[in-house]
Amino acid sequence: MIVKFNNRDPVYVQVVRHFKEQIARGMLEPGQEVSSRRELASQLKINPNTVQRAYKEMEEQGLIYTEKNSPSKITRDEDVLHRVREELILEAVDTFVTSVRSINVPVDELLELVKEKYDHQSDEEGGSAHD
Amino acid sequence: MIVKFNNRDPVYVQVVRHFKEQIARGMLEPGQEVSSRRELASQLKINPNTVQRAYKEMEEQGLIYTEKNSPSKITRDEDVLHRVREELILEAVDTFVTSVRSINVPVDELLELVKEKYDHQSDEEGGSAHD
DNA sequence: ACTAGTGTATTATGCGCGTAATACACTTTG
DNA sequence: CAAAGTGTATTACGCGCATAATACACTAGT
Repeated sequence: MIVKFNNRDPVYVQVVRHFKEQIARGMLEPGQEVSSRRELASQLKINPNTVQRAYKEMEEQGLIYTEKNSPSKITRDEDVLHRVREELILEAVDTFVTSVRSINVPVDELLELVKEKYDHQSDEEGGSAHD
Repeated sequence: MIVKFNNRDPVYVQVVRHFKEQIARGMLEPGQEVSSRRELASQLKINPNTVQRAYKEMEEQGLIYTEKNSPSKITRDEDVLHRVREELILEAVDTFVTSVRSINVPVDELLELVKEKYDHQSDEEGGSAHD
């Protein structure tokens, strides 16, 4: 797993975000085991407690579940999984629209820009990682 | 002047952002005086140094200029002013596309969502104030 | 049983950065 | 000249967050 960190947001938030994206893309299947706290911490070179915080957050949101002391797993509630995708999308749309609304941009021009950018930007990283 | 602050971003960044939006909307004319550091700080109930930091940032970006010790003014370089709008828009588009690209959303569905949200959301505040 | 692996919880520490508190230089005006 | 207004610079403070150090309960494998 590779997570590209920025400096603005807390690391544990970025970890949660990463998992949500993975879920949204269907890369994580229901019931699938996730890395242990210590292992993921080792991989990402961050503190185990930071991972724990991320996992705790995910558990509270029902994204993962933990039985006894076995490795945590992705929830089997497919509704939850599907909702993650919707939430990410709607959140992005909402942020975007709110952002451009304050500048009064014609919607047509906007859609054109989005479409062009969407097609043209294949794998460019960074861009406006706002940092 | 009214600025709605959120807790995530530094206040001085939000102040800069606010000025950029004003410029993008054509609310600020070339050569127009801006509030003094202390006055704006008083209005927004923030520290003068925070405003100073915002103004310093804006000056470095060529948005305002300061002669001697007279009040800072909006730049008379109209190219710069126009570019602000473009930058804000492109930045928003870029952030948005980058965000949804990592989830693999069909572009058609995306455009529809944006359009609908754009028309439907007249003056709703908050939404995804990401907080 | 012992070891090493899970998850979980608590408390303390350190640091970066945004903010705050001052001080300074200058100009204008009364 | 004094007072009040500019912009600017320097230093100090405080807080959020990541890190760190343990400790505990439990399980699986040897």
